[in-house]
Amino acid sequence: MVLHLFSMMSKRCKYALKALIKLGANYEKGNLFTADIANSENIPKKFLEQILLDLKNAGYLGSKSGYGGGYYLRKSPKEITVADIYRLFDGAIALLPCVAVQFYEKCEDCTDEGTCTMRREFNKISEQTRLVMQKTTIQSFLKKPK
Amino acid sequence: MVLHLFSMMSKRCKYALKALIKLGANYEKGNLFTADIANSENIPKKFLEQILLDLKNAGYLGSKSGYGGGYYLRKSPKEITVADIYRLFDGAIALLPCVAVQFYEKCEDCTDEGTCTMRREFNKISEQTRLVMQKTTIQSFLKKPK
DNA sequence: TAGATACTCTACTAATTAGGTAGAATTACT
DNA sequence: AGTAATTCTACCTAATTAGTAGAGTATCTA
Repeated sequence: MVLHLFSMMSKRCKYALKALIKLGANYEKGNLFTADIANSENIPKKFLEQILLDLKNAGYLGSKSGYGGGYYLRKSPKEITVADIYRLFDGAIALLPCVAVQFYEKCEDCTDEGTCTMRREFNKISEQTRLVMQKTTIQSFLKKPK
Repeated sequence: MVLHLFSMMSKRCKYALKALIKLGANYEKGNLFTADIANSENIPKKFLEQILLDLKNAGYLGSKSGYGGGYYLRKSPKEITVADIYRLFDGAIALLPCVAVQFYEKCEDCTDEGTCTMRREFNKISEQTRLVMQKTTIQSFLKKPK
């Protein structure tokens, strides 16, 4: 380690969430242009285009082409969790492949999963992260602070 | 996302923890050879050498060169947390740079941290992960299941 | 129906990181 | 002296990230 910030959310995922929050604030009030989201959120427009397309293909967004077009949220902000979006862009919510729920893979160096204490403890750790990410929704970001 | 496992612990970090657990089981009972740890944990020996050296330089291990040498744990297994080792090899325990405790960095696209709801919510998420990683120690891995 | 606007799709690229390998130097015991 | 083990530096390859570029398609307005 020299001095960097590994293992964080990718920018794709972060930008996706920011766009969803913006679109969530406009839920059931019409479309937003990619360009407007890009400007207000400081996201490179061509990069955002790809991300919005991914979100559309995954069913979160609808779109209209041409003049007066744009994107809109198809699901309620309450139904979209951070866990869903994270899994879509960044993959497993887990620190070891063998404790992932949606993207399970055996560890290459593991000889017995049943007795592996790495697996036991990291399952606990990843479980906590999953719980919080599952209960945090786009709606959570829209709430005013108390 | 095609189908990969991002954002997990690096192998460096995983191997470091496995080595610490092995050395922890031998705490205050003498040295272990790099070669023996590499064999029993299925870790490439030359790669493990670097990792053990990092752990030594960080103060977790002591070593003896030459015939009958090897590595031993300098701290109690109870005092070494997963959070410490993760930070040493993989950096920040946080999903956004702006919510990191030990490796804080401003997000480039952020205009006002005070009102940023991404920061507010991801701080909650990362806080949970940190808490669990801080209370999980090398000793936790050594305990038998109940 | 021409033109403007905005999404759609595919391909490419540069920088960084992960996960190692290689080999020489040093230390210490027998 | 020889052997066993750590120490240290340099290097390598493949994959991934964070974009950019540009052509194509759909849709509205004048």
